[in-house]
Amino acid sequence: MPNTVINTMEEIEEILEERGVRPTTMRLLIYKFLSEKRVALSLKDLENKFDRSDRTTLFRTLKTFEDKGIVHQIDDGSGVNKYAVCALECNCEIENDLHLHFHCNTCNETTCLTDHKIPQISLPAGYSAENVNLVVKGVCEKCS
Amino acid sequence: MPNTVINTMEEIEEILEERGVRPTTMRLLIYKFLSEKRVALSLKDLENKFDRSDRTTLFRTLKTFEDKGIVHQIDDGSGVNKYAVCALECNCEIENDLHLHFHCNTCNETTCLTDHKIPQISLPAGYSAENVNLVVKGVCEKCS
DNA sequence: AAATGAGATGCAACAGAAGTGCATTCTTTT
DNA sequence: AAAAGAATGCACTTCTGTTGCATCTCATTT
Ligand SMILES: [Mn+2]
Ligand SMILES: [Mn+2]
Ligand SMILES: [Zn+2]
Ligand SMILES: [Zn+2]
Repeated sequence: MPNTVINTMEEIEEILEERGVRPTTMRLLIYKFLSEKRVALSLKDLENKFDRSDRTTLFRTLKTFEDKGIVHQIDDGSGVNKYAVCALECNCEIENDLHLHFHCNTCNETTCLTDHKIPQISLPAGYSAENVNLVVKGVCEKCS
Repeated sequence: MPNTVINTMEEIEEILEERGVRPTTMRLLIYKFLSEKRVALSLKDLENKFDRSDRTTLFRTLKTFEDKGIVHQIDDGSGVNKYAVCALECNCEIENDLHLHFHCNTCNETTCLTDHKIPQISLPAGYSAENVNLVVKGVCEKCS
């Protein structure tokens, strides 16, 4: 049950414009690539895919996407940042949108478990939460 | 209410030996420093403290401590690994010992909330968990 | 006590990821 | 067409983590 969504280029163009991001060719391709993968991707993954484009462009595209709420960054503990497209309703808000991420120790892939919201966390007095990152490591469905 | 524990050098020596780590002078000092701080420390923090010792030694000491279950590594999303001493009973096992970590966006300090265990996480069929990392970001008691 | 050997430390160098300044190219607006 | 603004490409830098190898320290054996 991959949560892969195939968007037409026209749809992607709309998504980017809605978020105030100019839909250049590279950006459309990058978004398409990200959205077709069911796992989170690193800058290196983009470099491998788009070897004719410069690292910096790919890097800044990810940053732009992140700033505009088009993708979210995932720190899965591997030491490299990964990115995955946000769901349409996602605003990366702590109240409703935070899901957990699963990192497989076998295939090293990181998956968004968008249906698995992070449970309510209680904190000591005086602490206030702005963001929560929950990464479960283990063996994924495919590798078990 | 800092969970700071002051150990004598003799006590620290025992702790290291129990775990099969030879209690050299540097190791004793490093353990002491770690255990007196209520926040997780990075390699850089150790470098600043022990400027007469080599980076590599500090690095390898942390690795050794981690391997032997003397400290646990914390990935707080800041991009640098941090370390904190384990509680005595801690074996870093998923069943009983996993606590959440709090990263303050103001002072950039990361705290072990050892009393706040990570709640039970449900996973989709086919996924098995070996480890869980839960980091809450926000404003800490001190900064609020 | 001297020799031995394992482990710890220090130095140097490297690898990978992230980030920045600036020149160039492309796109949109006037 | 000209000008302005944004995106891209190239080079270079910084930061963190990591490893190889020589040297030193210390406990044990002879
Ligand atoms: Mn996700
Ligand atoms: Mn901790
Ligand atoms: Zn897997
Ligand atoms: Zn703080």
